[in-house]
Amino acid sequence: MTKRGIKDVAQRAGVAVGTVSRVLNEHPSVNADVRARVKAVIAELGYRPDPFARSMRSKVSRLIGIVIPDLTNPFFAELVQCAERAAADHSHNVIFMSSFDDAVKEADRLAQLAGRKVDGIIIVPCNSPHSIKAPKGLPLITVDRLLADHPGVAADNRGGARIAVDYLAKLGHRRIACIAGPAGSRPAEDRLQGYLDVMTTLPQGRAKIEPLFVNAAFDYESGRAAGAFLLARPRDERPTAIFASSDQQAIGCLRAANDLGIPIPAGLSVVGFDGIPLSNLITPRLTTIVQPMAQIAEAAISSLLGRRDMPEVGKPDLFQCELAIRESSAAPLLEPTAVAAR
Amino acid sequence: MTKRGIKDVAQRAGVAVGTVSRVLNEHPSVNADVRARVKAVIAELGYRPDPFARSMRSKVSRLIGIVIPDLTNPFFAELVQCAERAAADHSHNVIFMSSFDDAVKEADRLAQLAGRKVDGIIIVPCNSPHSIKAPKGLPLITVDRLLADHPGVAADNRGGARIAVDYLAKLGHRRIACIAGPAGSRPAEDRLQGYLDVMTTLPQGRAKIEPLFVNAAFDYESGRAAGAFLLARPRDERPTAIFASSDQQAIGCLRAANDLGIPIPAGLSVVGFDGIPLSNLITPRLTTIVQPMAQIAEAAISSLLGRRDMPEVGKPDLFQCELAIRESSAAPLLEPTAVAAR
DNA sequence: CTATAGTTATGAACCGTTTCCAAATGGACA
DNA sequence: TGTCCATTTGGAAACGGTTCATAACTATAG
Repeated sequence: MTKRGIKDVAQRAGVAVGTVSRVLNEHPSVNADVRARVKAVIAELGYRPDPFARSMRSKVSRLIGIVIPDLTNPFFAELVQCAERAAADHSHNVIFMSSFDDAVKEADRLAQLAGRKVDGIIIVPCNSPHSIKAPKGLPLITVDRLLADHPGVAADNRGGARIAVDYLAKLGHRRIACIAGPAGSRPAEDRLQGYLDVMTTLPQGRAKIEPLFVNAAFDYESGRAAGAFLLARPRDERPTAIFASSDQQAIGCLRAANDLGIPIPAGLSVVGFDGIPLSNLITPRLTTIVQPMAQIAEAAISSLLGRRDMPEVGKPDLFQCELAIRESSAAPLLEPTAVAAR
Repeated sequence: MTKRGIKDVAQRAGVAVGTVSRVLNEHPSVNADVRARVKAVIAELGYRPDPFARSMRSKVSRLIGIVIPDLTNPFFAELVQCAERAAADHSHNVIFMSSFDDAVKEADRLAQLAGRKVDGIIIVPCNSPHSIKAPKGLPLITVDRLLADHPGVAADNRGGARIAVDYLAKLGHRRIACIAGPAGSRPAEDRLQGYLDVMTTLPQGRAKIEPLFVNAAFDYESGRAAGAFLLARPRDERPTAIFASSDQQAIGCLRAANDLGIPIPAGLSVVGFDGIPLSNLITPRLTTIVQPMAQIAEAAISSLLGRRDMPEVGKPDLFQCELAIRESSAAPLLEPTAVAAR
């Protein structure tokens, strides 16, 4: 089996290389039967155009770069997986890179991707306040952690949080606390804002309604600590429901409740955020706000490829979240006072 | 800033393009001072060779493909992250692909990577029994889930399991059960074998020592169910220690113990396998066998790149695991009989 | 001093496509 | 019949590097 090039195809089909090239690229100006003949030969020879030769001339690499802070964060892992699938749908491949949440490494990765001449870059910027310099002429879009000076696409964090807290309120909860994310994180702040939105508009009943939140990192252990803190108060002041800003926090919070002997969901409702796979595997299965990751990834990819308008800078595309009601939430028990009155 | 090519560098340095090329590729036959001068010009101009032009002629892409079944499995996520880092150390980039544990998709991904002319492929094959056809001439190495007909690199699963069970035995445990992985999975079987190795060589004391294991998928919920099963027996027959074949199983098992009111580690020791990040974040922090993921990834990459001998087919390179003693394990309480005799 | 070998540098050919311009063909129309 | 477009095809130039045969120069040996 000798190596086959476009020339072999052309010769065997009795046409010029240019014609074969046009067939390859679905160029309209080629006769139907010629096109068919060439395609037949291509199939027969099992010919595959060399992507390097192709990219060199055409300046299109069919490659998308994706840079994320840390793949061991299940949320980002899911994002990468969705992005790869979306890219594949547009017959692109994905070059993956990790920034380890380090602005210097991040800049380096970006430069590498530019050197690779990728067709676009998806980036979840690292947390340190910094500006990323997009290699100019190269479409770049931020995901999840939005930056003010770059186009972005993300979940509607504020709206999602509202849905969660609204749901808890409708269930009858009034003492709803919030484990907020780390200060300075854009998604964290949006989610907290959503929580506050609902809490401040809840009709004041007999019991005073006041927001109660505590900042914590997004991880499991921070969630546990925050949960322990919130639950360490007298029975009649203790929250009956907790909205956590990440599933990992929520899972940690579940553990904290468990340690205190508080039954879930009878004694405490917990709602998470993100919808990572783990949230549906634990016991009790976690009620959570699931981000439409597939949609987000698809939007990012098609924006980069120009098959969809790029979101305006400063006006990111937001995607609606959905509430997944599972086992960690329920209506609150009767108030202790009510019980006593019986 | 006009686009700069190798010609501009050559001209500015007063040498021929061929010379610049040789400097670029660290070819020995170029004088030290010429080399220095050229390098200076390269730096000055910020020149970056076009990877496509380069690859087209040289047939080297500096690209590594990696195909894994599912990125939402934290173990694979860590693998991918390590592989990317290792590849970067050899100035290669990584094209990531997910097979969704589907043999058909897997074959397609492999073909795509071959088309991309990557320099090598790392693959964690999907579980269904099938043979993967490596595009010939393209180095391919399996990781973790080894295949009989391809070179592979993995953790020493059997040895790692031995370390875990040995540790539990030395702690004084005798009724040590095992949550084995799914039947048919190579790593699962090796770990089970390691467990059996130790159990069958333990000196028989007063109490009869007999292996006890149950198969379960590697995930959290399966581990919980398996744990519940193993712990649902009379107090004096119940295992005092459980070795799980994955951290996810172990974490599920922790939950099962918790549901039964069994304190950890006082009433039950649990040891996991893998060393995923989550294992160190939960409460209690999980004692586990950690796989040297960075080493494994590095070995895979450098084998692919020919900087290290490719493992022989049928004789995979195995890497020593390490025991991370944390909070989920301790010596067993006195036997109930002993307590009664007091 | 010449022959021989060894080291560096040169520059043209080449890699496998895409792209562009020119040429061929065919039909409509005057 | 001759002109003028529109459509389709051919063929060569480009893309930006690497590689290789060759030349130029040095050093060593005879």
